Amino acid sequence: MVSNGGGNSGSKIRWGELEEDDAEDLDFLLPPKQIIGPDEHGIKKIIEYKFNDDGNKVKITTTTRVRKLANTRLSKRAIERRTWPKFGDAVHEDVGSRLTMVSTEEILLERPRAPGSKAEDSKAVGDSMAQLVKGGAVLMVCRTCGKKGDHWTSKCPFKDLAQPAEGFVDKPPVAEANMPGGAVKGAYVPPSLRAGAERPAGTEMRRRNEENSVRVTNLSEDTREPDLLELFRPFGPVSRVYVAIDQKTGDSRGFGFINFVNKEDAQRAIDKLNGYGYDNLILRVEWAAPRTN
DNA sequence: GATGAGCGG
Repeated sequence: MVSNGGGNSGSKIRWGELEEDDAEDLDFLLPPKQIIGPDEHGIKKIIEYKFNDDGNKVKITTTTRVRKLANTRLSKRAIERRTWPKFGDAVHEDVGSRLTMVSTEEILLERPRAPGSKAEDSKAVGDSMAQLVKGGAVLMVCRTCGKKGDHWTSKCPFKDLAQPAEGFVDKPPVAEANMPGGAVKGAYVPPSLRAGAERPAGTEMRRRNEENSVRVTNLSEDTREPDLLELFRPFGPVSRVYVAIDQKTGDSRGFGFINFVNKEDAQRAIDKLNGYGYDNLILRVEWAAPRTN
């Protein structure tokens, strides 16, 4: 069975457009439509050519008087302007057919950063911009240690040691003693942050766990993240897999990283998979050095 | 032989 799925492709004929198209096909044989006026008396002439039913060319002249709008008094200058010949793109336009014209002028837009320019430089600029004072307040304030203008929360030297500083969104608002049930008026507290919620010791509520990072090298070109996950998952919960990709070509750079939730699992994976034959290559699996920023 | 992108209040 053949179906064209309702699309416009294929040989499906749209009859509604056919007639129009046929008429247009012959138009180029005819002299262009001429519009004269309106003159100061409001007389407008339209001279156009058409093919009649017998296929003969006929000239049609239409003379109309343009009605003046009530309450409209045209100045002498305005009346005079209407007698001017059309110019520019408007010569092809009927009188009053369009109040605005589409400009075909090329306008070049300036981009703050042209593609291919040095990303390093602009990043450095961006970071220093973040430290700039806006309305008297320093923008970059670390939410972990509270230091201003030095580093972002994610780059805090204490991010793995300290609990977030007071007064930031990581902690629920302090309950007021006089509120029933210790609730803060109007403040929603997610279940995970409510009093008495399970918070296993040693578990940090970080956005991302960069701990227990394992590097795997000597991957074949076509190893992707799902493949790595499949390979490493049996050792325990994996929080992240990453395969380095060449930004230009999109090809794998032949190495990747796996983050384990538990250090022991990572160690077992290293022990088992280092030297393991995978896709006819010998994998190298070891602890990853901390990322250099 | 090789050590990741991106995200900002």
